[in-house]
Amino acid sequence: MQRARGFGEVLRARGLRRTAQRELVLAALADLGHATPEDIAGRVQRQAPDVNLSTVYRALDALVEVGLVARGHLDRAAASYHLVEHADHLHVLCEGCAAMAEVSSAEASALAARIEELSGFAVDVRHLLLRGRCPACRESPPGS
Amino acid sequence: MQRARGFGEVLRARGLRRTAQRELVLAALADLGHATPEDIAGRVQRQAPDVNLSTVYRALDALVEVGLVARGHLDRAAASYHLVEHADHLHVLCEGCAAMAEVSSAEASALAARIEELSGFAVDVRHLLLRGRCPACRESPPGS
DNA sequence: TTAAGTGCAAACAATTTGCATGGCA
DNA sequence: TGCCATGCAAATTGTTTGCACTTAA
Repeated sequence: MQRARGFGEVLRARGLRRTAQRELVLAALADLGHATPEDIAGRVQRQAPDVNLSTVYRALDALVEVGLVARGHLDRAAASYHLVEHADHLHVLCEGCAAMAEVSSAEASALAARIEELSGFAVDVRHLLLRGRCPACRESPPGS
Repeated sequence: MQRARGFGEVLRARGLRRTAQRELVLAALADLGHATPEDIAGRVQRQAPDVNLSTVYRALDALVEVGLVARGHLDRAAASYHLVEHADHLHVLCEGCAAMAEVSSAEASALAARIEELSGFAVDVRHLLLRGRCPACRESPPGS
């Protein structure tokens, strides 16, 4: 359970370094849950105004590469990131109002098993983002 | 089963028009299965070189709006479109080599029902894009 | 006839990259 | 000390928009 220590090790194991910026990005993600690069940069810059947006992008790439962070895809123009340790549930995004629900990823394990049986593909359901409509928006269809 | 006729009607019902460009976009999608706007534009331009990329974007928006086409999200920088009538299966994209497998969307109906039960969200599993690793790529992990 | 659709070019927004400097190991 | 990481600015890439012209209904 020593996140901070494991963090440095995991990076070093791949020839990457532990830096203040990368820690700030992790802290921002822990704080925000899931967020876009810009959200993360904003949060980080409250503590370190000089951290550049491109550094956030590069930090996110590094953290995804070592497996500490996962990338989602909210819509065509906005990537979404979250901590892997925070990813024991899948997200359902409402296409009407952008509300987000969370469901245990265990619910999807049967589907994952079936897909593997049928296609041989290993699906990682821990980082799954589904789209749907929340109870309130179900009454007002998309093209109304 | 008269796709062409239904096409015009569906558009007209929303005050939209049937045009040669929109038909070409539909034909391109029927041909390509799933494709990015640029892929589609390339295909369309083989028959009608003057069709502009922005027209393809606008045609796709219109077709999504009337429910003939669905939008997916391959990665941060590329939307993916496909015909709804071609969408009775969900796609699994290999993160290693970009291979694509298809599985009947019926497999996901149990998950959708469970999510609705738990959260009240209606999930549309007909247009689901999952990520995983194909049999070949499972042997070579992401950050190797 | 007339509102919707198109082509073109310019505007935007998200992300990436080159390069010189700074800092972990 | 060497190599990775950062800041900055410029370059790319994907997508949208304003406008005058064309066309389906």
